[in-house]
Amino acid sequence: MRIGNIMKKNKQDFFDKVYSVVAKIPYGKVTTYGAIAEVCGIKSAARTVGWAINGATADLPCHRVVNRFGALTGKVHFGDPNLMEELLRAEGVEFLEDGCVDMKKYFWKAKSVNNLH
DNA sequence: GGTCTGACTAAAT
DNA sequence: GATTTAGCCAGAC
Repeated sequence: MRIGNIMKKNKQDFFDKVYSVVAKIPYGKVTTYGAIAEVCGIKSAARTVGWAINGATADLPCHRVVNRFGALTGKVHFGDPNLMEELLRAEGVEFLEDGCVDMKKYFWKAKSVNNLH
């Protein structure tokens, strides 16, 4: 039996997982699109993660999601280009000279969606 | 309803 | 080593 119904659900699950992971990013920490995608089961879907967050509710700390360099690529979507950085600074996140988050100190990697509290 | 685009990333050329 | 291609998903045109 080759099943054909299972696939359908995974897609929606991806978005759902993205929201779950982002919502659980610890205070003062940041993670990357790729990391989220990987936890959601599709490592290469980093792009889709960004898309998902784009349509996410304001409840999600999307300012804690940066690209793999720690650059605030999504800041333009916060209304004010400076808002994202200010939010992170307010949480104690430090920035490098390049304007990127200090990933060595503040990068947080989700283990798995199910294991998340 | 086919094509393009996007808050990305890695591999291939 | 810089540029291009490929992969992912959903929405806009």
